[in-house]
Amino acid sequence: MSRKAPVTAPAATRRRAPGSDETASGGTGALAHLHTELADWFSREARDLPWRAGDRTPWGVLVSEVMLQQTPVVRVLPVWREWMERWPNPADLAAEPSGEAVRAWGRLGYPRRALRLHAAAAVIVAEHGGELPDTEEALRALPGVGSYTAAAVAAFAFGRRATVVDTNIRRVHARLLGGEALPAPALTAAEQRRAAALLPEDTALSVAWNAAAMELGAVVCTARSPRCAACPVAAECAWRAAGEPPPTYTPRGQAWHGTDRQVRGAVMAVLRAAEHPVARVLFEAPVPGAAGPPAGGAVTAALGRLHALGTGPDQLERAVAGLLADGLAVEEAGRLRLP
DNA sequence: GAGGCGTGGGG
DNA sequence: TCCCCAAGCCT
Repeated sequence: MSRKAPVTAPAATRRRAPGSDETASGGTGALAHLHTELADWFSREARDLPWRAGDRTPWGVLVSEVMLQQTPVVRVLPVWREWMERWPNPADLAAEPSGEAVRAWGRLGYPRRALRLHAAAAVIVAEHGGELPDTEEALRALPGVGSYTAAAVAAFAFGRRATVVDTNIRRVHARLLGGEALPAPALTAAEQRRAAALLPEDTALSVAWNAAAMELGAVVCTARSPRCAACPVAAECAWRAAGEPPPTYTPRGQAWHGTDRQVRGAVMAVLRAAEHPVARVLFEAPVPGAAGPPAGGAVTAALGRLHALGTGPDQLERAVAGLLADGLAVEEAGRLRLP
């Protein structure tokens, strides 16, 4: 805790009333200024998202948070609406086979999230009477709910004071306070401490602060080309003050072409398209003299996309084994289907 | 702690 | 075109 004050606002804006401090407890310091600036900006500019609406439910917030893990808002929106219409409560989802969740997940990516959401619904029904628990600790115990999602649901669904740290907030803090272009590749303890120290003491303000920092990172303080002209706190930004230095490291892109992940995705696309189990041999390679397509055109097309990858039999075997192990697929009598 | 895990849009 | 990356989680 011997680091310099995290807020590096221009000296002219530092006005410390007698007896005030520079902690997150509020007051008239530079940090309190940031709190109000961002909260005001959020109240004016926040996107009108359904999981933020007045009629939102904790379940809807949880579903949105899980869907938004590594998936952009624009792609989540239609799927989230379908889920809420079909499964307005955890019990509604828990009553269906997990494969239905996977199918309804569509192409959001990382389908294990759908499986975990289904499992979370079952836990909510079995252990919490069908209602979302309202503490970070209990939320954190749900499948697929990590520290970020637990804090986000606690804050945005239940109005609790929680330290929310996602990639947007990390980037905003790194620039605004750290003077760096990007946060570290992985979340550090120092970042978590900084985020906790920045959180307003006032509960309502803390919720607004979390939401505002996330929103700022999502629509203004973006990773690629930040729109600093639209930033309400650009004047206090340490990164700008430092002359916008470039990142000190080059992010490593994820391999994709030729990976198991690519094959898994293509196999899952077949299973989602299929209303009936699909013979495993059909995944291996095109069947030249086959009597006909195994099912509708969508399945044939998905199989064609899988075959176009030119995957070797060993890798396909490995990919399918992985899907079976993850519970994303079930094999019976030589045929594959969703669970 | 590093790596695995989908998908599609935008620079 | 290619490459990054988008409200992470789990092992």
